[in-house]
Amino acid sequence: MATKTRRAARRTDALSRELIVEAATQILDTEGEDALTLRALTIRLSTGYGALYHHVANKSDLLAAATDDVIAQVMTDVAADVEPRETLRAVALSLFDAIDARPWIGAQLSREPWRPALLEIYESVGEQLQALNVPEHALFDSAGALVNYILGVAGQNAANARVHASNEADRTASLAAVAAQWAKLDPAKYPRLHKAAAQLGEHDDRQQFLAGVDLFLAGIETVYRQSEDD
Amino acid sequence: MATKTRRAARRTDALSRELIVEAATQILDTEGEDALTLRALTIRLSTGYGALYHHVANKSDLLAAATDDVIAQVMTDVAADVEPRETLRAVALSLFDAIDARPWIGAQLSREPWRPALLEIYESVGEQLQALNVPEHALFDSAGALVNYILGVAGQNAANARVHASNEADRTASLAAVAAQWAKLDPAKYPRLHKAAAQLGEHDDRQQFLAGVDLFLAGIETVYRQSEDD
DNA sequence: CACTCGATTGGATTGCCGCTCCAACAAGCT
DNA sequence: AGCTTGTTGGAGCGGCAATCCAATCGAGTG
Repeated sequence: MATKTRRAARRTDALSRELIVEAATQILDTEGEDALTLRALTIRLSTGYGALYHHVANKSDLLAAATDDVIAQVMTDVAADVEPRETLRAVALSLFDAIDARPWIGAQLSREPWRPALLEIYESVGEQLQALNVPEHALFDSAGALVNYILGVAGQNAANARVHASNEADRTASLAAVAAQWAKLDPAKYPRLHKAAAQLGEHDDRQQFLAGVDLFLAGIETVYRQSEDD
Repeated sequence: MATKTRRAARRTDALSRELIVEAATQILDTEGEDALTLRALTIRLSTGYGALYHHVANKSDLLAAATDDVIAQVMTDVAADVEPRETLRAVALSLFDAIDARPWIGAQLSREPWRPALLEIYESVGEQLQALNVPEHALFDSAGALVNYILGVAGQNAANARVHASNEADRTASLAAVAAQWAKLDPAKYPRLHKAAAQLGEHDDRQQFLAGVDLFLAGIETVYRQSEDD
């Protein structure tokens, strides 16, 4: 009735940037990053391109906003420990897990650093490092290095997870294939990889990531040890 | 003459996978990664899509092949030092510089790890770590962590370089903008970032990267110090 | 020298995507 | 009621990777 269906019914509830970002996040989480097309968004929100582009500059802007949201959530959720080393490990692990669960964040963070989302991360890491007696002048470099390590490795891991298919069986099979490949390498040219093939299957990415964090922290404590030892 | 121009002249010299990969690398280097389209390739090689797809599975395959070539070249070029620590620094820096010069490698490596190109890297890093007395059982984890750090940070840096435009002036301006943003942050909520704003302008990514490598190595030496000290 | 047949090539075409552009509409203001 | 300003829906554009097929070449055969 009424408008003769010259147009589809105009939406009654207001569209908003938050609503769009939320819908985008849902599509990303449930159907994967390839499924997030503007077309898919118009369908899910039953609206048109114009409406979307009125609230969002472009697809990249949309992804950035979604990433900021998720990261901010993660950072408010991490529990601080009295021990700075433990807090750092907790922050690192939370980020790792978040990126593992949503690989698209990893890709986004490496494409656009210096996003608001990263502020929390830098600040938090800097705070804990300071508590570990890292001197003022070295804070910038060591925090930068550590954050880069966290985001870099988590991103790599997420990329891996995307290559090996999503389910656990495929992942194991895929790892086994790589292991077989490594085992076939010429032991004369690649002695270490040849041996490492055995460990590849049973290795835990999360554990390896954490081991890296620990190495980093050990290095920081060694290099920046103050005269006072606690 | 002859064939009435029913078709453009068929090429006389043979097309090959190597030729295609080489042409792709040239386009990537001279015109940037956005310029590499299959259409651009057909023009440069004066051929058609069919010929390309006969030699190459898809665009991703092409990029992977190009990356393998470049990385292999880099790894054969690094000069080994008698001191393992120095060799590791050299390897890390070479990779950093290579990825800085060709940002597309960084994106590619984080999208597809476990490529043949990475074999050389893992093997070389593993070898030097072993020379640093890292025990056998810890070799896998520490090498993995270090390689991940190198590729992760180099990739991040390349992504940065892509955001800040290509020339030096734009980069400085862009960094200054971020610094101004940080300086405006609430010193109560972000005390460290607020202070770090001053250092942002004059910081050297390459130096910071190397500092991270050193922290890592210091950590490795601390954690895996054998009873014998050299 | 024909004649064949698989390997290779060129390019029209398909299907999808991000994005632009504009007409239609709603709601507040005078 | 008109006018203005902010929002909405959707047709259409240009560009992309990838497919498909007809045209062509060349090595092998007798």
